[in-house]
Amino acid sequence: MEQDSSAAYLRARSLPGQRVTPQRLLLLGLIRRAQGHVDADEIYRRARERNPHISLSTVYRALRLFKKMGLVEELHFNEEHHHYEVKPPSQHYHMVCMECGKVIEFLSPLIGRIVEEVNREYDFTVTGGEVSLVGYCQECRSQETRTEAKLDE
Amino acid sequence: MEQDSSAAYLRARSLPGQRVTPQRLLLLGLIRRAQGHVDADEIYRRARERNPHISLSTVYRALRLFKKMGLVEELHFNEEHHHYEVKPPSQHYHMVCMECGKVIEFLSPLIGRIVEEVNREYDFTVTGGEVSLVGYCQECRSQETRTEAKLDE
DNA sequence: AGGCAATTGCGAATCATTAGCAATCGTGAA
DNA sequence: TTCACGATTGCTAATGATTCGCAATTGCCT
Ligand SMILES: [Mn+2]
Ligand SMILES: [Mn+2]
Ligand SMILES: [Zn+2]
Ligand SMILES: [Zn+2]
Repeated sequence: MEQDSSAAYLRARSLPGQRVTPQRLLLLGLIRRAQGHVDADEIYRRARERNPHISLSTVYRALRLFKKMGLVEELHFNEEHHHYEVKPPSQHYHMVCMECGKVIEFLSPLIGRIVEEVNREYDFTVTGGEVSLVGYCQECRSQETRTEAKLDE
Repeated sequence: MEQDSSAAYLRARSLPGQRVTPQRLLLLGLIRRAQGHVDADEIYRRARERNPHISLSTVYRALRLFKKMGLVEELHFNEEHHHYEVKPPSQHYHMVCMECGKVIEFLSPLIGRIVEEVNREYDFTVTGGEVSLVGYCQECRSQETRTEAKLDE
């Protein structure tokens, strides 16, 4: 089942001394099956359905660990908090509407080319990366025309 | 001088109703001449040298405005707070070391290709974008080998 | 010059994330 | 299988960054 494959997966990439705990397995499983962008609170909410005693701290600690281990990608949209998704992120970009916050996702091989380029030119081990474009979606662009972009609203 | 060109620049892009204030001119001038990544606090610190009464709120409000106006780019490194730089960001990427936080910057035409691609395929007005790769720099990678990545330290 | 909405400065919220610490638990050795 | 010890967890209490609310100012248009 899910749990087992995550256990093997996690144990295989753990450094000596690191433990495979039920909390980590639960969290990794959730993120893997989430298919998309989830933030810490959403993960916490879902995790509590399975383990009502799990703590939000544990969620953050696991996310930090998974990020360092290269298992998840941290996404920075036009918001104060962050989102996460499992890797490999199938070479896609994100476009974020600065008005409504909508996130459009699309595939492209160019991101792979960028990583190649870096590996060739720099002494830097790339474990992940993010391409995110900001702008305005079609709906918001039309509204913009009459509303004339109030800074706050 | 600086102030004048910023004034013209700012006024030219302001929407009706928006005002060109001395605070905004000061802040935009600072960011323009900063050449690189500055965060809100750094901008605030520098701004106070010129105008000791300027408020941190004003800094944040100006940054939000400049971002919406497309004058500055907001950068999301591996940190809790954000950094800013003027646009156009001359088509460069950032590589952030997850261990020491160092940011390496490099040029490449691929980012332009991505924007072209999006303009061709989607109904989305791109006003900016960010490509940032995460990983480990050469120094941190060597240390990693003995220290074996403690999560916290 | 006069009027008014936009903007500023404060100070007090919020929100996301992290720290501190005692109680547990996973793991590798015996 | 049992033990021992360090890694991890769950609280709760900090931090840190950013935003809000509001009265006092001040651009900007007539
Ligand atoms: Mn961010
Ligand atoms: Mn830069
Ligand atoms: Zn939108
Ligand atoms: Zn480094």
